[in-house]
Amino acid sequence: MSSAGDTREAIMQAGRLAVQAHGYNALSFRELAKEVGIKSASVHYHFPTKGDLAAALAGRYADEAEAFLAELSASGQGHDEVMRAYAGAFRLALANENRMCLCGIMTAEYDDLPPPARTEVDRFARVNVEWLARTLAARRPGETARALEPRAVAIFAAIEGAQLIARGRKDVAAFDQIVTTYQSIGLLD
Amino acid sequence: MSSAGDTREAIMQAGRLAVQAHGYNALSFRELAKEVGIKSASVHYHFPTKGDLAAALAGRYADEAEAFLAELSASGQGHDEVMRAYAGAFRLALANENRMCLCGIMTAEYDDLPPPARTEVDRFARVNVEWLARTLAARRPGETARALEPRAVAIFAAIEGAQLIARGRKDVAAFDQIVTTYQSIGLLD
DNA sequence: ACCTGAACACCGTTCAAGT
DNA sequence: ACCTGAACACCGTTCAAGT
Repeated sequence: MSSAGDTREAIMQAGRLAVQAHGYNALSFRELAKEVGIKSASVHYHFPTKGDLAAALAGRYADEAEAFLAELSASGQGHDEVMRAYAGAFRLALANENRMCLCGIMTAEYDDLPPPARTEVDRFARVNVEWLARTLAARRPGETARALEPRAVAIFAAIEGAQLIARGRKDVAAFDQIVTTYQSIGLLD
Repeated sequence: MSSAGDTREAIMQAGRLAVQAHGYNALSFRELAKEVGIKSASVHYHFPTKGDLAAALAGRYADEAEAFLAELSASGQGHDEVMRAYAGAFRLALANENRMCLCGIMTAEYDDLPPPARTEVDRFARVNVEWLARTLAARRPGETARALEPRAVAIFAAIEGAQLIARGRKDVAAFDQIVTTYQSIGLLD
């Protein structure tokens, strides 16, 4: 039994894993087609160009991040636990066969992305930074989220960098160690 | 007049700029050949495979980093100036048409690199971390460089992340702001 | 609505052939 | 020593044709 959108969904699942492992440039419609069990021309029926698929993948990734962060904020956990859970989301990609944040790897390939894909990658970054700024502001009575944005950007950059460097070491423990160091000097407070 | 190694050198110059802008996967021997004024088959004479060129580029990049850092240590500047100059080296890539650290972008493509290229990318990371650990140890009488390596790794990751995120924003000022935030919380001390 | 084969201009790589 | 054209199996993309 197959229902409407199943093939499109299978393409996105395979595409997401491929991009998180090898990046946008290395993504192959022919390999994707083989995995899904169709011909490469059929992939183009669902996603006219590689850029369209990339935009769809990044868009969904940003949506999922938004939902995850909203839930995390509503979880009632303390600040330290919340920040640990935030870092844990990036840890998950590394634990999944040394993959990266989909938008992190696409940021490295930024110049090769068509504008619609860039827009979604930018949105993922914005979702992260704005959530971090609000989370930081929640425990600082006098300060606004707006004023804390520079600090939020720094945290986001530091976490993405930790993932990148840990990936190069093929060692999730390196990510944990870096995040622990960030915590110990108060970057995540 | 052309001397021995001129063509090989021209390939490396063009290749370096291309990788820093678009990454290893997007590098094209045919485009490189056009820029240099030879045929793509001739590029293979100098670098048998794309992986060989990537390894040569990363190897030279690591060598240059090593030389730059040795000079910086010998410059007699204070710690804050030295760390500003360190960040300034990463800033330079961004200022050069929004490019990235050659090894940073290749770390994102780690899974697609042949082993010899990975070795050089790893060496670049090691050169940075060891220099940072020694630099941190120089102003901490009781502590060894070895013991400060976790902190050195965290600094390296944070700087690479700052470059990645600033690149996504196409804004060198974002890099400066992130580094300033790192400084203000004492990450670079 | 969804899939396909065939064609196009690209790509890295190989190799026999040139100078 | 250095370069080349031609070939190979790949790639994204298009399109007329199928069901």
